[in-house]
Amino acid sequence: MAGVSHATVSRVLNGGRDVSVTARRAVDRALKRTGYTPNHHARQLAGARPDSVGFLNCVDVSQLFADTNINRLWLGCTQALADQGIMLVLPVGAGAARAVDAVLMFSAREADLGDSPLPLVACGTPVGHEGEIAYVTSDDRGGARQMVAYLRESGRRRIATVTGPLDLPSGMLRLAGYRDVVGVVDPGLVVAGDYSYQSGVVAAERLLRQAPDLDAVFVASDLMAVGVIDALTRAGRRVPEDVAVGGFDDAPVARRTWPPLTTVRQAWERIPGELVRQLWRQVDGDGPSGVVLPVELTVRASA
Amino acid sequence: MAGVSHATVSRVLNGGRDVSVTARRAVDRALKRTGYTPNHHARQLAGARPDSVGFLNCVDVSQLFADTNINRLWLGCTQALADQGIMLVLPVGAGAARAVDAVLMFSAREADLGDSPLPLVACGTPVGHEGEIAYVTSDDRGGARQMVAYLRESGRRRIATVTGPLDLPSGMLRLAGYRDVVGVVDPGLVVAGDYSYQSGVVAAERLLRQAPDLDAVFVASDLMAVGVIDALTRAGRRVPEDVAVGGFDDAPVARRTWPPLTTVRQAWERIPGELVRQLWRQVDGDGPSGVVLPVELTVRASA
DNA sequence: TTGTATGCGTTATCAA
DNA sequence: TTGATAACGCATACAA
Repeated sequence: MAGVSHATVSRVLNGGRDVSVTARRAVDRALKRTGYTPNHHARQLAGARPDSVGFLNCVDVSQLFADTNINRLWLGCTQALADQGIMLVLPVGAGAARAVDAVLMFSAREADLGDSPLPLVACGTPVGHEGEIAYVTSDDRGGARQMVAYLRESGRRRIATVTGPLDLPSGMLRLAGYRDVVGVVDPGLVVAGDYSYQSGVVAAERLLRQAPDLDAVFVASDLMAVGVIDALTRAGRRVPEDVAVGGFDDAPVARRTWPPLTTVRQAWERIPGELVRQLWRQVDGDGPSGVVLPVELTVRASA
Repeated sequence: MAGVSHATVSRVLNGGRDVSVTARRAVDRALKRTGYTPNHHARQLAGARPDSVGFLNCVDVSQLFADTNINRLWLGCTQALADQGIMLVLPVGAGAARAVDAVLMFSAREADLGDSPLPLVACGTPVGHEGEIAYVTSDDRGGARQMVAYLRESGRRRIATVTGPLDLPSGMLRLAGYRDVVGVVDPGLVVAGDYSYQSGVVAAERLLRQAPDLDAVFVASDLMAVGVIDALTRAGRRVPEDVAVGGFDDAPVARRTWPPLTTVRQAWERIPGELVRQLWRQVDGDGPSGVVLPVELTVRASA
C-alpha cells in the first residue's frame, strides 16, 4: 500500500517505464518495507514472458555432469539465459517439465517427442517431426559424410563404423552420412554402440572378428573412439598406420588420446545461443523452424 | 466440451470424487480427444497442492551427483515424492527456486536463510532461525559428543579434531559436540577442513606439526577421515595403534578404508521421508518445527 | 451429483 | 503518467 494502484506497482516491477520518479520511489519503499515477493504463478498466468526454462535431458539425469557434451551445453545455456535474467532448471522424471515456463530438450528419441503445451526447442534433429518442433542441431549427416570422405581420400578402402544408439537422431544421421559415401555397405563393417567408452571397446573387438581386414573406423562419438583406439592397440593394430580412426564431437578427450583424435568438431560455443534464440521465437508465436549448424573436420593424428 | 461444466471437469481432474460414472467417462473422453493439458500455473494460483518441489543445494550444483551424502538424499527425496506423484526439480542459481511450488533446502549457511515465500524445509539445523524455519537434521552435536566420549573412554588423551566448514551448521555443531566433552580445548588440536578428501590430508599434516603427540582425531566427515588416515599412514603413524580416527556420516567409503572407519552413522534412510513429511506440515500451514534424528556410533577398526 | 459464482496475483488494455 | 477493469485457467464454497 504505497497509495498507488495495482497497475502502477506492476509497471514498477516490470522495468518502471512510464512511471513518475516519485511514484517509483514510493512503490520501491513499500516493496522493501513489506518484503514483497511477486507470485511466479500469477505472473506466468497473466502472460508474462517465461522466466524459468527447463533443461530436459531425456536420457539420463544422473549422468548429466559426467557427459562432457551435455555438460558443455548445460553451462552454455545457463550462461546464455542468465544474461537475460532467466533461470535454468533441471526437471527430473517424466512430467517434471510442467514446473517450468519453457523447455530445452536434449537427447530426445522419437517417443519423447509429441506436442508440448510449453514453448519447446529440441537440441538435435526431431526426426519425423521436423515441421512441428523447433530445433537446433549440428550437421550430423554432413559431418559424417565429411569424415568418411576424408578417410576414403586418404586411401582407406575397408572403412567400418561404430554407430551411436540408432533410436537417437544423431545416431541415425551419422550412420546415414557414412552410408552416403560408402554406398552399398558390408553389414560386417557396421556395429552399434551407445556412445560410451566401454561400448567402443566392445564394438572394436567385434569389428576385428567380423572384418579383420578393416583399415579405418568412423566412430560416432569421441568417447567411443577412445575405446576403439584402446581395443585396436591391445589387438596389435597401430593407429593410424594399420587402422585410421575418426571420431565425432571434438570432446575434450580428443586432444588427450594417443594419437590425438581426428574428429568432427561441433560448434559447441554457438549451440546454446541458437537454442535460446529459437526458444524466444517460439515464445513469440513464430512457427517452428530448424537451425542446422555447420561442423568442421578437425584433422589430428589418428586418421 | 463434454457437455458438462468447468467444475465437473475440475473434479474429474482432481480424483473424481462426487462425480457420476457417466460424467466422468464423458469428461475423460473429451480430455483425450482434445489433448487437454492442465495449466500448472493456473492450478497453483487457484490453491492446488504443490506438485513440484525444488531440491535446493546451496553449496554446489555441479557436484551434486559426486557428493555421496547429497546424492543419497537426492535419491531418497525423489523416491519419497514420486510415491505421491510429485516431481523433484533441481533449481540452479540464485533465485531459481521461484520456479517451483515448495523447497527442500540443503547445505544452507546463515546467509541462505531468510523467510521464503514458499513452503520450505531445511535439511540441517538452521542455526539462529530454529523457530522460523522448519527443519530435519541428524543430531550433529550429540553424535560428535558420542564419538569423542568413546575416544576418551578408549584411553585416548590428546584428542584432536578436523572440523567441517564452520559457516555450516553441521560444521559448527560437530565442533560444539567435541568441545562438550573435551572441555577446555587446546587450539593446536583443532584444524578446519571443508569436508573434502584433500582438506583431510592437509589438516592431518598440519595437526602432526602442531601437535605431534596426538593420539586420536575426530574428523567431521568420513571423506575427510580417509584423507586423515592416508596422511597419518604416510607420516608413519599406525591407525589405530598410534592414532585413533573417528569419522562422521557413515558414507559408503567408510567400509572400504583400511582400517575400516569407526564413524557416526546418520539415519539416511529416514531423512528424506521426514523432510517430505515436514514439507506437508508446512503446506498445511502448521508452524515451523524441527525434527532431530538420532545418530548411531558405529565402531569398526579405526578407533 | 452437478452447476454457478468467486477469488487466486499479476499483466495488459483502455480511459481518464 | 495514472487508475479502473478485464482477462489468465483453475479450484472450491455454495446453491440447486
